[in-house]
Amino acid sequence: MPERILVNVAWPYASGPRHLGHVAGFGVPSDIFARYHRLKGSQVLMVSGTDEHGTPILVAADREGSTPKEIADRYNRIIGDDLVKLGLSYDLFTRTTTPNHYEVVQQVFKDLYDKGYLIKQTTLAAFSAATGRTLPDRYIEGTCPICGFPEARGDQCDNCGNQLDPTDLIEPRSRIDGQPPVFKETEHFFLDLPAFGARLQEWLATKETYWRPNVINFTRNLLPELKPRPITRDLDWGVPIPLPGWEERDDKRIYVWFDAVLGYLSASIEWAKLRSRPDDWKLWWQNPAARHYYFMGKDNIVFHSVIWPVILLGHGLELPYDIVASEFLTMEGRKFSASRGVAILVNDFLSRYDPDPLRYFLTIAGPETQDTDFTWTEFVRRNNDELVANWGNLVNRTLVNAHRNFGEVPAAGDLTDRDRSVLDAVRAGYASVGGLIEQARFKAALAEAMRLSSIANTYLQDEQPWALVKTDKARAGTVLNIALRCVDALKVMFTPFLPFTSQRVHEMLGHEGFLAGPIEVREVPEDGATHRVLTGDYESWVRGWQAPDLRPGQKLQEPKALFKKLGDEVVEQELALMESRPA
RNA sequence: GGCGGUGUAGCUCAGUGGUAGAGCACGCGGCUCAUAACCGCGGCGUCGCUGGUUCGAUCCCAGCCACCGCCA
Repeated sequence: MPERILVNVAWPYASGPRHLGHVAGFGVPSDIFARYHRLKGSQVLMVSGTDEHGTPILVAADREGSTPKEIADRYNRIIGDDLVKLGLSYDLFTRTTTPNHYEVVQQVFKDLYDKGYLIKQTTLAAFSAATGRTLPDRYIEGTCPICGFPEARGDQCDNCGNQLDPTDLIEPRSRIDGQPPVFKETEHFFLDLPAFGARLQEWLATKETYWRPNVINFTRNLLPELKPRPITRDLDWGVPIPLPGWEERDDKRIYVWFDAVLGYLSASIEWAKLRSRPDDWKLWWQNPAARHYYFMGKDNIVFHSVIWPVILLGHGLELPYDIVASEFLTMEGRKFSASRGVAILVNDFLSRYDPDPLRYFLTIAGPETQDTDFTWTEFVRRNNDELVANWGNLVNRTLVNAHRNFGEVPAAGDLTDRDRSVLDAVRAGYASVGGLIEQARFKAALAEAMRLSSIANTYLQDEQPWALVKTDKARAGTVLNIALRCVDALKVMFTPFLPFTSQRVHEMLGHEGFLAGPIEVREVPEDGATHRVLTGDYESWVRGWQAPDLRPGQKLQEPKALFKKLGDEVVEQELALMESRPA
């Protein structure tokens, strides 16, 4: 019975283009996981989309005099293009501004309300004088009442470190327009997190053994201090509150975090509708045998390990099986941090370099368990000395020799112990690489595949088929047959990590069909409008997490290099380019 | 300020209560089908800092520092 795997990928926020850190955190790891499971024959559903509500998008819209929808439309398109170019194989990548999403969010809100899990409370809050919208604490600044620092924030003074309330500040002002905020009473709904404390505790106890330490420890410490969490805001951009007396109001909306996490569910429902099997989402969401994996950066842990599980418990859906949170990727030693406005953007990177080398770097040197740094020097080195020199070279030398001397897969004669042992060693990778991927240890998994590639290189070196061709062509054929089968086997193992080049190896070996095919971009009509989604016909792709059948006599294609060797000038050029960009 | 994570060779990471390992990088020699690999040899680290426990700590404990994140 194939496993049912739900891959829920954090929703990128549509307020700007995404940089390498974003796709290193949620993108590449989730795609490796999903591609592996599809190869293995699991029933995979991988969903995500752009997160398009909330204050930052409103602020961006005000700043440039456009509407929040225009901002969201623009970045939904740009981010979607990035993800396609990177080869992220979502079953559905959609957005939070669709009618389907609104409907699902409102249904769940209403359900939680009806069950008594939402508490109404009145609080004193800051509002923008100009727009009447909620002004989050971090958007307020003023003079610190304790140390006199003139640029203290509404939540904390960065000078003396004391925690503050926005009402403490002397001469408070909005960081958006400089105007003093208005403080007034406002009524909101809060999600009753404490009501679920015991059930969370119980659930978490079953996760101690396999969650990453950053996730489990962080979550464990949150539980004793659970407080009701506001679920609505004073805004006019977001999902309306589906209750009588509230639904019509222009100044109250559901808080963006609540609608964003519900995207996993709404996207699954949308996917099922698009397949004309509207109930198929339940095969994952209402199935205790299905395993739900969530992929995100570490800033998102609390939402996935506490708040979202509470919503799931309250509404009655399956809880996460694993929460895979990455650390952070810095760029060039923080000299060019996102907070300073300069980062390496995905679309910019992919306009000059291929996606697989980037996927390779972000996996082998990415922030899996600790913060790591992207440098151009390291990227060039890893590309040249590891990707090109090891795996790229193995494919190239094997295919060049086989194609030149045989033009097809040569037949194997009697196998020596050495022949058998290299084949066995490489094929053992299906267990070792696969096992590591299942544990979300992608860095170790890729290193293991590289180690096996290296074993095959050593085999070729020892057997020297290029010399045997002149003295014993039959034996040369046997050696190349073994080498080609190693390449064919490794190609499958590399597919989750390096889909584009694995597909090329697949074709050069004379195979047909898609091991890793195109991702489809589609305009979906809904209620008279359309929105763009990413999807794909992955069920038609070649499957099998096992050694493929490579028949003697199969015609080989003229081999071409898989990866480009990068010159040292790349480093200088890219650094100069980064310097030239205004912060 | 509270909480969590991280801090081990140039880079990325393993690891163990008995004075540290891997891959890549670097130096030398051999070989050459390949965008050169492979083989052999070689250097490389006060395992963040300071104390404590211990016969002995990089690994246990305490405090501190740095970086990242969350919360307030």
